[in-house]
Amino acid sequence: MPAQNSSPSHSQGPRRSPTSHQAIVSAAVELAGELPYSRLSIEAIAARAGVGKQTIYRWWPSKAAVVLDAVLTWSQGDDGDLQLPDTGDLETDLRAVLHATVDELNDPHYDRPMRSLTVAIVEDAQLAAEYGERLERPLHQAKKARLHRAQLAGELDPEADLDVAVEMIFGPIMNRWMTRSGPLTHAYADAVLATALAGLRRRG
Amino acid sequence: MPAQNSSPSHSQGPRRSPTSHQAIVSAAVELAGELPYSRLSIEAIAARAGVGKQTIYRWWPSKAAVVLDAVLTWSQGDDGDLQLPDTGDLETDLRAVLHATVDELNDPHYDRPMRSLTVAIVEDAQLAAEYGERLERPLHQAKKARLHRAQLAGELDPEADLDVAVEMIFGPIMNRWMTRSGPLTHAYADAVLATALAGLRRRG
Amino acid sequence: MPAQNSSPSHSQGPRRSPTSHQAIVSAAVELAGELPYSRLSIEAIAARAGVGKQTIYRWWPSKAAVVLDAVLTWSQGDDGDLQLPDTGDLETDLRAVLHATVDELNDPHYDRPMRSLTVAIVEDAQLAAEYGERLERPLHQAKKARLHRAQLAGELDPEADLDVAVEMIFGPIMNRWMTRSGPLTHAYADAVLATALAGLRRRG
Amino acid sequence: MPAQNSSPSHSQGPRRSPTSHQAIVSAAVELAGELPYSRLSIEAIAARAGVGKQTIYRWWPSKAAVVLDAVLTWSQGDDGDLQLPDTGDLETDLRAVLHATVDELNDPHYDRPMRSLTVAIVEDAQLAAEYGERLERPLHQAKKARLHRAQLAGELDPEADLDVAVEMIFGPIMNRWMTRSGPLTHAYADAVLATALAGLRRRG
DNA sequence: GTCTAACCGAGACGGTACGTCCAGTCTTGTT
DNA sequence: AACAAGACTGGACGTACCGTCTCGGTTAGAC
Repeated sequence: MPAQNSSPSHSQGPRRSPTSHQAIVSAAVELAGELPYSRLSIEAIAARAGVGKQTIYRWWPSKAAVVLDAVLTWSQGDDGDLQLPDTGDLETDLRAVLHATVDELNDPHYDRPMRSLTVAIVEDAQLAAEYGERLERPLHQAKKARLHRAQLAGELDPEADLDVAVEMIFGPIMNRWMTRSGPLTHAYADAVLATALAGLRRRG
Repeated sequence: MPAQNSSPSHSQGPRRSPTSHQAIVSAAVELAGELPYSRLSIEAIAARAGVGKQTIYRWWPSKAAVVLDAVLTWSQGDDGDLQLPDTGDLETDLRAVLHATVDELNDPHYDRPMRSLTVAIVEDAQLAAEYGERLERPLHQAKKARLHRAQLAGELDPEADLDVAVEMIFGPIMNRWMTRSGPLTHAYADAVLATALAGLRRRG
Repeated sequence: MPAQNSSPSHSQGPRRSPTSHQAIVSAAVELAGELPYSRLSIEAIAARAGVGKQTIYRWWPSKAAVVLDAVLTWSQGDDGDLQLPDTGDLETDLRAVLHATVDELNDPHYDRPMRSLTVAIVEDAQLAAEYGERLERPLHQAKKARLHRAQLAGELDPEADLDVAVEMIFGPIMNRWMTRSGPLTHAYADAVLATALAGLRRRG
Repeated sequence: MPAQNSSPSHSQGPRRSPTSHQAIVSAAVELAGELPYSRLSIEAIAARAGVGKQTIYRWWPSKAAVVLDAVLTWSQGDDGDLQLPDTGDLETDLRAVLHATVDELNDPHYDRPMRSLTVAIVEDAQLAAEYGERLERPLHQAKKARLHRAQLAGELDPEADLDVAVEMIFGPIMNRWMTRSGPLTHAYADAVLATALAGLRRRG
């Protein structure tokens, strides 16, 4: 008797093709840079990636999820970026970060895929949560950490809520970017930053 | 030459059916409250409105434009609202406005159509401009006017940029709503408002 | 007075495009002559016809139904053919018909579309009934009519069941064609005919 | 059809798993009894048999070939049946055979798999040849042998072509079964048989 | 008694086609 | 001329299978 059915299953899990995965993600970023989100199709991603549609549906639940992974993979360079500059002067450091952010948001190569992802996030709460955990939260923590150091250094009111503080600085800028309610300039960023810090600084 | 029979006074231009127009706009709001924007179809709007598809295409260039008109018409009550309360105490007045805003944004009857419109705006610069002129700017001006009175009354720094000021107060809240990056509570609104006003108040 | 708008609908029925209809039917016959039935796709028919797939699905319930209509339309010339030749000699007349039939069945231009239709009929009882009414029965009646004249003329046993008689003559040939159980020649047809008539003739 | 590499003498050839083979064939018959041929998939056969798809593709070139093997294996009882009854009276013996045939063809357990196989045969000349050799020819020979004995006994015209004779008797019935051009009854079989034998009997 | 090659189950892969939904255009007949 | 209705071409959806292709894991003979 072969006595072999002790192992209940072959249990080796799915074997995802890394080349296909990469091709899909790359194609998605490319296309997200060429088309608005609503005209970005899974069919086009599959065709561009040289992949069967089913390979996308097998691994991602929706177009939005593909775009999330695509943008995350694409901006992976940010992963090491989890440390904000710290020259000792908070406003200087934040100004540098904000200027870089504004420059990115004004660069179509960044703006277009990011805007696609944002459309998906505004529409889909599930995806927003996923995005929050995987990209937004680490960035938020890095910003908060910088503010925390400033707080310890006496640059900020010791009672300030730093989560709110981060949003005071970045929220108006992201909102202006999303809704295009005005030009997104360094000067605007500086004004936002100055006002926010004025409100956050140690009070006599 | 057809002699330009769109002659001024007596001409009637296109004879748009007011009942059809109203039915379309109502159906669009209803459906925007039931479905995410991406699954909202012109076909469904036409069917719900009891209208031929062509009647929609005749008067609106895109689904986004219908939704814009629909949401605008639906929230027309706000039109009289162009005056913010003025009790003499800016923070009290703004707190009331922010609480009302937060409550609306947390109400699915308001959130869902508005979110559909926002998706359309994030994706479509043309529509964003249209939206900016027709809804956002008047609201912005009303808010700015209240801040201006406060500035004149010495509650705010006379040098403060009031456009930035409005965005400091409302931007973080709208951003949190859109991206669902955190709970949208009265307390959060109060914290944003307090911080912003602290940064905007007369110094020295 | 509007009188009569009590009519619940405009009730004018569907307005099928005759050019699309014709193009679909033609493309189907063409493709049925190029591909085996199982590889004949609605997609290919639509593409060849320059038509949206939906236009096919709107008017036909299945690929089989398209093929039936296509073959019927294509062989419409047979419609006037409902009269078999009558020289007074039954065997001569039937031999001519059988030879023509055998020649057709051996002609790929006829064989291939007809075989596709036959595959559909063998598989689908519903379609078989449709086919029976629209093509087989008229042909059967024409053959039976010729046999009936022969019976009246004393060439056949007055008690012979003519429905069976028709099938005795054509059944073996059609069966051999379908199953390719042997070569389909004039000689074979003659042998079948001779045997059948020997069994059907007036017995002495 | 086994690929049967006729490798040199001592070779042992492929080591086909008999349990898998049997499971595939059984699953194919089962499914052929539940689904029309066009909706019978290799994937479903593999799943039902608890077998990898490759195991099917390794040993059979097509779905049609699996079905052929499946039906042949399933109806293997017929293999010993290669002797028709011989009571000395041809018509009695054939009537028994025809009634049994008609009963089988009217039994869904037999009709459905057989019809699937027939669909495959009508479409695929290669398979028809295979079927002809492995199932039809032995049956045909058995029928012909019985007719030959009748011919020797003087029941049939000594000049009758017995291949044609077999087809005269069985062709109309098979044709009616395939095309469902009429009810398949004992009475119909009797009428066909009587007419055919009338045409085949010793003349003069 | 290992070695090793073929077979096995499983199932991912690039594809084709399915049958459906909807976009945006066009046509018909009614108001 | 705008309207309700709805057919039209066409693009994309998400699913089912195709036939091919690895994966590990058995399972024989061959060594």
